[in-house]
Amino acid sequence: MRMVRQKTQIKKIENLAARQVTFSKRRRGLFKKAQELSTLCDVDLALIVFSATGKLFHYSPLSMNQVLERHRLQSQNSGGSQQSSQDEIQVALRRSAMLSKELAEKRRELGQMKGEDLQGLDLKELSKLEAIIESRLVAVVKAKAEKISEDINTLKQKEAQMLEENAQLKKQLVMMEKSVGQRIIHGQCGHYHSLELTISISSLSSTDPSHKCNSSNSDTCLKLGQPFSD
Amino acid sequence: MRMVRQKTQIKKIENLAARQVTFSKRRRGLFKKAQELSTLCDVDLALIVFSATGKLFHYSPLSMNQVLERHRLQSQNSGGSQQSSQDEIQVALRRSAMLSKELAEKRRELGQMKGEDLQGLDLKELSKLEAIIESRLVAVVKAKAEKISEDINTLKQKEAQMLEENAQLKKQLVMMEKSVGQRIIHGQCGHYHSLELTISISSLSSTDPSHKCNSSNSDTCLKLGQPFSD
DNA sequence: AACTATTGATAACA
DNA sequence: TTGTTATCAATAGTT
Repeated sequence: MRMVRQKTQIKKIENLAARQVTFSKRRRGLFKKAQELSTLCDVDLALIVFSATGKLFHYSPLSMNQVLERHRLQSQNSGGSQQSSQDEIQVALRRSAMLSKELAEKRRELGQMKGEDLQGLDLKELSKLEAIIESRLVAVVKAKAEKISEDINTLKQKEAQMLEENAQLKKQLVMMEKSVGQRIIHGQCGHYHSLELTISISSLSSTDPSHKCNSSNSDTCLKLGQPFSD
Repeated sequence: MRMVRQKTQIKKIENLAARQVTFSKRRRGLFKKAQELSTLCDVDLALIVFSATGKLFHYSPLSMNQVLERHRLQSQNSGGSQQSSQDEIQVALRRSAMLSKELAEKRRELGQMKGEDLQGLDLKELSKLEAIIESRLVAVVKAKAEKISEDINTLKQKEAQMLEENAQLKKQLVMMEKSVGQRIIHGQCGHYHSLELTISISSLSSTDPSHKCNSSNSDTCLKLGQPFSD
């Protein structure tokens, strides 16, 4: 029978071969998706992947959009085979320029926010600032409330899961007892069996591996620990 | 009736809104897949996406500099004819990447300050942010209260000044009327005089600095404006 | 933003 | 490795 495909756990795949296969497949998928995003949405992106063996894979369309084309006049001086590389350089430089510009703006904005000189502001400006901060506070409080609600839901789900699991385990335990009872009646219970049974049941009834059979159904344990027929 | 979903064509989406929606959705998907690949296969990778509006998104388990440095080294080993161009490109890309990184940080910082981008924060961080914003709000409210108090004091002072000035003017007016009354008794008062007098006095109570007669010794003006004696 | 029907990606298997 | 297929995951179109 075919093994059912499990919902993928996102953690390191320990098996080397499996990891390599997955790497190969997913890498292809990732690059494909990167290309699709770049094409569909007409954006520039760069994707660089190093394999565990040090091999390098990278993708970057650096597609020349119309705006950049217009600003590319400076690169006309070089020609031919170098054109493509020159394009890339221009794109990269252009990007740097845009990034620098935005970064400067952000820096300034942040500076204003942190260096708020409340002394110099008049009543109107203060009221405005108050409204902004208040709305931020509301947003944060709201997010916090959502987070709490989310956490609670997660816990409830876990609780439900555990209840179910609990019920399942109890059922198994009952079945086990029934089975053991039958063996006792038929005198088929020997040392080996009872020992293994003890271990199995104790591991089922608790998550604590160290405890020594202190559940309310301890009679089962006691019975099993003894040789019932000599 | 629901329209059947078409098999997606990988070409630029012309509709802006649709393109933005798709960009947002697929970008998320791409970053998720990048993270999964990185985790599952224990490899280093870097993903940088520039939106059409110049916004930047990036993901890398390593620092962007490390990734780009490795990329540069790898390229040098395999490169050859276009070495110089590749070098320039790498330099430009590295610069872009560094700028991108700082920009992303600033953006996040700003976003959090504005109360946006709260998705990634846990309960503890949210509480911390709440406290910070709350304290800022308190500071602003306090500054506002002080300003109000200050303004009120200023206004009270002005009021007192004006009351005083008012009293002075009334006194002068009474004197004036008395003087005029005497002239009327003597049959020396005509229409013109009383009209102009009204205007001069009303201009005294204005705050407009352009008017020519705002001293407390306004009698000088009144005297000059009118021929009291023929 | 949220919801499905559908396409697309891929884990297990051959 | 490559290919196949049963599943799971992503997302296009829609609400």
